[in-house]
Amino acid sequence: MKEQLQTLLTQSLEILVANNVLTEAPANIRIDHSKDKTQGDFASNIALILSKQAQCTPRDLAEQIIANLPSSAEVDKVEIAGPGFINFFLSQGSSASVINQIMSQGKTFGLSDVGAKQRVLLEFVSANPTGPLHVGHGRGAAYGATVANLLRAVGFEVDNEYYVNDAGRQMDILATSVYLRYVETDKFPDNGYKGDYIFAIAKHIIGIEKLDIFSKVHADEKEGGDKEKHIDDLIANCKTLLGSDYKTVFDLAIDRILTGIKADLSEFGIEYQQWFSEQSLVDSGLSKTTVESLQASGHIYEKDGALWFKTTDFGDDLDRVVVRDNGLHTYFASDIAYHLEKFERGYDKIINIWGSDHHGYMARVKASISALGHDPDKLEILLVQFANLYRSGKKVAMSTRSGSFVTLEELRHEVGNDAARFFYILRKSEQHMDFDLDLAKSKTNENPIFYIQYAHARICSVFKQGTSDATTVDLSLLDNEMEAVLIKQLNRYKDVVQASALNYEPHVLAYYLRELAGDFHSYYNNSEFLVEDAGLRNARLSLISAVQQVLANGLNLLGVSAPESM
RNA sequence: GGGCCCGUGGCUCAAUUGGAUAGAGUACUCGGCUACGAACCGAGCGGUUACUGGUUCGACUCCAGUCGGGCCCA
Repeated sequence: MKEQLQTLLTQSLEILVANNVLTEAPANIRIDHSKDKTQGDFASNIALILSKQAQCTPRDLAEQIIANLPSSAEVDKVEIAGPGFINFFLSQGSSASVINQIMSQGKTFGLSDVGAKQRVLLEFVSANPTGPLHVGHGRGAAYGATVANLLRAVGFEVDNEYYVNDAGRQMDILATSVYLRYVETDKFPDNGYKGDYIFAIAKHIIGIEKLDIFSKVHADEKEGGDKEKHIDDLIANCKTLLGSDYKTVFDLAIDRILTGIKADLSEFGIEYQQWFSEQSLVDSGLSKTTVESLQASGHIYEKDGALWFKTTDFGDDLDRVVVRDNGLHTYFASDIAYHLEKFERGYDKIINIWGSDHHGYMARVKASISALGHDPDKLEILLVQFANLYRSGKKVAMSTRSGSFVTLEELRHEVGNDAARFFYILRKSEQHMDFDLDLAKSKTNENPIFYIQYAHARICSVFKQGTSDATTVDLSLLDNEMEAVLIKQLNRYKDVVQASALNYEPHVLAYYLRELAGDFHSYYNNSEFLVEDAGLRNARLSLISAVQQVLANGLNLLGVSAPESM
């Protein structure tokens, strides 16, 4: 419909150009859904935009545009309002035809192909496998999964990917922590992982010697020493004393944790196409060859025995180390190789969803992409702010290292997957968010997710009492004010999905569904559906059936169920 | 000290990306179940959009500065 109005306006503008009122007609004309029904169904600000060019007031120009507008059966009337907006009032039949579309398209209603099958690589969560996912990761998980759903809905081909940081020092700290819990010594490093899940993993170790790895180590922090040196010594001892058994412990630890993370995400309704291992970059030598190619192109210099990547040439504020003086590649070196690898896989668009604490990495990653001869604009980095958890009005503190945190699994079990998914995406991603556990848990009218699901369940309930018995339905009988509001909302859905997807803003869809559910509840309380008059009854049932379908489609995109009863 | 994000009714948040009278929920006050689910609906109350200037037909939105909060780096 928007396109038709654009065509009408373009034709009018071309006439005005021919009459020298305007010098040229713009290529794209914006049409918006009116926010208020007194302003019709659609509105255009075109007269305000072009008034300067036409050298007259916006209202005068709007009048000339309307005067030259070709007539259309779909449009009832056109009005000028406010400073010069042109409001279009559609005919009832034209608006209501969306109901037939919804009925015939069913689950596919709202899908579009603006993405033109472009391939997108979407990386999200990618939490270090040093412990179970906690509620902080949950926001990135829900957000990423929903963005993926939305992009697919508008015609992109999306691969979800999890980057597994399974190489490096943190993994050694994890393995050593697990081993110490297996040994059941009283001593435990300040910098070790202290969570209960470490004990659980240690229980699965069988037949490995229980050795004392505390000989000749630097003092720990609690003894007045350096906790970093202390744990590095423990790791070194652990490796030499255990020999090949070290790898057994190491692999067991990461395997248990990764398996847990995968199960957790899967239960949360999130599927990944790829799990990409950092270690594989080291094993394949890509991490090394990437640094070499940067070296060859003159972006690397040596200082204090380390190799530095001159990222400042590409807008970063400091140069970054890629190979330490001890010869080890930094995680940043792996990151460069990883992104190079991503680009070489031939995606049209690469999206990273990061926690806001990683914003400092943006410049250096983009720098490395430029240095390696790729277009940094092909990579979009979306930042998600942290979620603060509140219970009984008090903030819940969290830290992975200390082991005091609420896991995603606990949250899901406490509030349910639907409420968790919905709450996470209800706020704009760059907004700081307060996650109120008590509110998410409440099964009362305070909880917005139940409000939407209830609307769906109510409609299902109506259809248990009676169904439409007509082959053709006279939609022109839907002529009261509430019906007009609902029909208008249904007409918006497809555009809402598009805007929500293209701007990576799932909350836009969530708010729309809240509105649609609200309009339905008003309608429900105001009108009876199962009336005696068969024509009216069938028309109304068609309308609420269409609402039911759109609610289900929208909730599905958000990863939330649309229950038939609750 | 530098960088990124944020600041909207008492509280939690929207605002079609620069548009028309800044909207919802919650809280509070009233009213509505012998109709298909009251987990609902209707009405009222509540605002100098942190502050000050600038850009223009028009600013919560863009620019500059100030104040305040979060995070990263040093």
